[in-house]
Amino acid sequence: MKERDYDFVTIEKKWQDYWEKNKTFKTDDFSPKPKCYVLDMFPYPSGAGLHVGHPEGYTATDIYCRFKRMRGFNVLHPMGWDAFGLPAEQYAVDTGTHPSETTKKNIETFTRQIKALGFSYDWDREINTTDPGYYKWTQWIFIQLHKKGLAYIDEIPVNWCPALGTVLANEEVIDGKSERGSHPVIRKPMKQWMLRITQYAERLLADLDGLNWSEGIKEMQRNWIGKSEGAEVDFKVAGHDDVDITVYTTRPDTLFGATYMVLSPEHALVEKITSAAQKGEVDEYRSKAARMSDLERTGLNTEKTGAFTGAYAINPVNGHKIPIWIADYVLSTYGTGAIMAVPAHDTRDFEFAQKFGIEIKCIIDPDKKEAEAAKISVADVLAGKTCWTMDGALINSSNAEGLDINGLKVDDAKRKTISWLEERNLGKYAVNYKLRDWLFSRQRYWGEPFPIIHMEDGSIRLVPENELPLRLPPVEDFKPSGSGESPLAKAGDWLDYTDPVTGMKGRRETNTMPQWAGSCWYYLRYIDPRNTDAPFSPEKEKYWMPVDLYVGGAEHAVLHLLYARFWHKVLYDIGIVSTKEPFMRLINQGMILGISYKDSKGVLIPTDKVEHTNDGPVHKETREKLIEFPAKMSKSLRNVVNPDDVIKEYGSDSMRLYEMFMGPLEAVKPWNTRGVEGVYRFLKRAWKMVAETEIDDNAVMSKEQLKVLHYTIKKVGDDTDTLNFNTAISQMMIFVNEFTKCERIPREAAEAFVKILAPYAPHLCEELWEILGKKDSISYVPYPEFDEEFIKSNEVEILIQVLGKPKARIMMPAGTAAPEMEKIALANEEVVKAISGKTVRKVICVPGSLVNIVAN
RNA sequence: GCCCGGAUGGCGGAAUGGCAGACGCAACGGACUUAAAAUCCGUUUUCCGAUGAGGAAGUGUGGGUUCGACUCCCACUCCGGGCACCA
Repeated sequence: MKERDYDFVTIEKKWQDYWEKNKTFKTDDFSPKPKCYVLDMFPYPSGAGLHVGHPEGYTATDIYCRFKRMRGFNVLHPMGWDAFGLPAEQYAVDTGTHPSETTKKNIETFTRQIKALGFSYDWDREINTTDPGYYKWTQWIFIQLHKKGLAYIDEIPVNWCPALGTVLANEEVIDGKSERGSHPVIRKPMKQWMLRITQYAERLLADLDGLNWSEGIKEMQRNWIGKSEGAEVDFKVAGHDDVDITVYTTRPDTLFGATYMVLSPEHALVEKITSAAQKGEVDEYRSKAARMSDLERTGLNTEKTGAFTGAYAINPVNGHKIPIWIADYVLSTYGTGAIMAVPAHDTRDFEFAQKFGIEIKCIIDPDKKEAEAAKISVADVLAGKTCWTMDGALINSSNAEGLDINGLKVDDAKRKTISWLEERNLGKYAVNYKLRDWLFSRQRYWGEPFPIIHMEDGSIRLVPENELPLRLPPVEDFKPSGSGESPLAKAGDWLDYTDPVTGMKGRRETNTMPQWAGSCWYYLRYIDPRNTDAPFSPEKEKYWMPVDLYVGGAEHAVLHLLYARFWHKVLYDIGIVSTKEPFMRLINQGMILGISYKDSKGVLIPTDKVEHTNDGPVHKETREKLIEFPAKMSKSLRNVVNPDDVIKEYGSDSMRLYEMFMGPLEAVKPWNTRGVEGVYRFLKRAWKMVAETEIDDNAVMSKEQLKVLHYTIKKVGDDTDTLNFNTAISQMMIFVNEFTKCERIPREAAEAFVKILAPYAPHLCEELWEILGKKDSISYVPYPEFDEEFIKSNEVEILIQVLGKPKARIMMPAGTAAPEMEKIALANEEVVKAISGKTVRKVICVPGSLVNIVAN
C-alpha cells in the first residue's frame, strides 16, 4: 500500500507547467490524421474576470478535444480575445487610462484563470482583435465589402444617447434606454456606414437548413430574417393622376376588403397628397411622430393614433375610393412604407378602424371548425363586429373585369389575385424581409478605424491595402466629442490626408467599427494567426474549415452568428474561403444560475444576509424564513460564484467535472457549491483506487468486473462523443464504486479507467498515468476499445407483468425465444397465483426484456 | 400578442414506447476516533399496513392511442428564453 495524498494543488501546477513547456497541444497545420476544428466563442475580457458560466462551454469543448485527440484526430482548439468594446473605453473616459492598458490587464487575468482550468488550447494561436496585426485584416475585409458595393453611407436616424454622448446600436438599447446605465435614448439622424446584409437575406435563410444546429436557434434566425411573401399593389390617388402609391401586403386575397389606406408618417408622398384642409393636422401628427423615441412609438403603448390626409386612393380591384391616413403603426422601413388596411381581417387595422369609425367590410366566411376552436362567433365576423385572420371561404370578392375569388380558400385566392394583378400591370408578387441593413459604424475610439478617407471633392477613397493596418492614433482624452463624432475627431494630424499625386486634401473617417467586426472572422484567423501577407493561407483554410463544433452562449444566437455567416458568404463569393457556411454544428450551453433567496413577499435577499439553519435559510437580521430558488447571477444578489475560489478549495479537475455533472450541457442549471463536494469525493476515490492500491499485473477479472469495465468504456466513449458528459461521469462513478471493492486493482482496468477519465480530469489522470509507470503524456494515448462479448450476459432477468403490472422476475438464458419465454412465465408460481381465475387473452413477449400477460 | 424551450423525490438530474427515480447532493442510522474532520457501510418517492409480510398511488393538469406511456397525439396550467404594430 502506497501512502500518497490526492494533492491537487501540486499535481495541477505540475502538469500545467508540463503542457506549457512541452507544447503538448501545439497543433500541426497539416496532418494525415482527420481534422477536427473545435471552437469556443471567444470572450470579451471584462474587468470582472471569469464567472462560472464561462468555463462551462470551455470545459465541454476541452473534454471533446482531448477525447478526439485520443481517437486519432488532429484537433484545432484555439482561444483569443474579443477585446474592443465599450467598457474599456468608458473606463478610459473616467480615468484617462488608455483602453489598451485596461485590455492588456484584463486579458492577463482571463489568461491566468483559463490556464488554471487546464484547457488544452494551442496558445501559440492566441489572437486579439485589438492587435493591429489582426485588425489589419478586419480592415482588409471591410475594403473587400466596400469593393463589392456592400458598404455604403446613409443618413439614418440612430439611437442617440445624450448622457453617454454617443450613438448606440439597436442591440445596446433595451426598452428605449441604454443597456449600460439606463439613460434615455432618442432618435437623431446621422451619417453612418451600413452593410448590405439584406442582399444576403435569402441565402442566410436557405442555408440554415443544412446546418446541424438546434432547431430553436435556427428558428430564431429565421424569425429575425423574417421572410414573408405577398404582393405589391399599386393604388391610384383620386385627383392626382401623376401619383401611384405602392403598398405591400401578404394578403392580396383581401383586396376587396380594403376600406382605407395608411402611409407611414415619413412616407415621401404624404406632403404631396395631403389636402389643404388636413394639412395642419397631418403636419402636427408627423412632427409628433418624429420626436418620439422607438419605445414610445412601438412599445407598450398599443393605442392606435393617426391623421386623415384628405386624399383618397382608388382600389384597383373594384374602383372604390378609400381614405388615405397616416399612422405610426405603419413603419417606413418595412415593405413600401404603405399598407392597404383590411380591418375585417387584420387585428391592427381592426383596432384602428374601430377607433376612427372606418368601415369594416367582411370578405371571408370563417372556417367553421377554426372559428369554434378560437371561440369566435361566425355571425359577428360576417357583421364586421369581430376580426377574423384565419382561413375561410372568400365572399363579396369579384369584379366585372374577370376577377372572381368567391368561394376560394385564402391560399388559392391569393394566387389568383396576384396573377390577375400581374396580367393588368397593377401589382406583382413580392417578397419582404424584416432583416435590415447592418448599422456598421460607432462614434467611439476603441474599435477598428475605417480604412476610408473623405476627399475634399466629396469622393470617398479607400486606404491602399499596402498601407494597412490603419492604426488607432493617440488622443488627448477619450471623451466623446459631444456632437456625436467619435473621439477620433480630436486626433489632429492623423485626420489629415494629402494625395501624393494630385495634392488633394482629405480627412480620415472618424467612426470606428462595432465590436461585432472582429468576431465576424476570428475563426478563420486561428487557422493561420501569424500570416502577414494574407488573412490566412488558402491551403490551411481548405484543410481546417468548416468549424466542426462551435460552443457558446445563447445570447449570440442571432446577431453574432448572423453577422459572421454574412461575412463568411461574402468571403466565399470573393473566393477566399471554400465553404458556404462557417459553423457546421452549434451548441448553446445553458446559463448557470446562482442560488438566491426571497422572503414570503417575494423580496430578493442578498446571499450575504442569509443564514442557514436546520429549518432552512433565514434572514440574518429579521430571522424570517426564506425561500431558496435559482436566479441569474448578479452582483446585487451577491450570488456570483468565482471559479478561482472553487479551484482553490477543490482543484480545477473537480471544477471541470462539476460543471459537466450538473446536467445536460444545453440546459439552464443552478450552481450548488455542495455539488462540487460530490465530484471531488469521486476524484479522491479514483485517486485512491489507482494511486494507493496495489496494481495487479496478472489479475483475472471476474465476469462482473469485465462487464462493468467494458460497459464503462463503451458508455463513456459514446456519451463523450455525443456531449452527454453528465451521464458519462455517472458511469465512471459506477466503475469506481465497483472497483474500489478490490484489494488489488487489475492493471488493465486501472489503465483503461485512467484513459477514459483523462479528458475530464486531465491533471489527475496525467499523474495517475505516470504512477502507472508510463513515460509520456496521456494526451495522445489511444482511447481504449471495448469488447461487446464481455458486456453481454448469458442470463438475463425477464420481468413478468400481468396487465402491465410487475409480478415476477425470472432469470432466463440470453436469447430465449418468445414462445419459450411465454412457457416459462406461465409456469411461474407467482404468475399462476396472479392469473388464477382469469382467462389469458394475450401474451406479449419482448425477448431480453419482459413478458406481459393480458388476463382478466 | 407571436415563436421556441421546459415541468420527474427534500435538491441537481437518469431512463431505444418495456421494472420510474441510475449517478450525485442533502438528511438519517451505524463503524472508525478521546473528540471532531476526513473516510467507510447502510437507509431514504408518497400513502396504507404494525416498524413485518404485503398492498396502493405516483413523472405539472385533463383526455386519447397502446398489451404497456415520463416517452406518442389533443386540450390546458405554470415557468424560462427570444421577438414584438414587420402589413
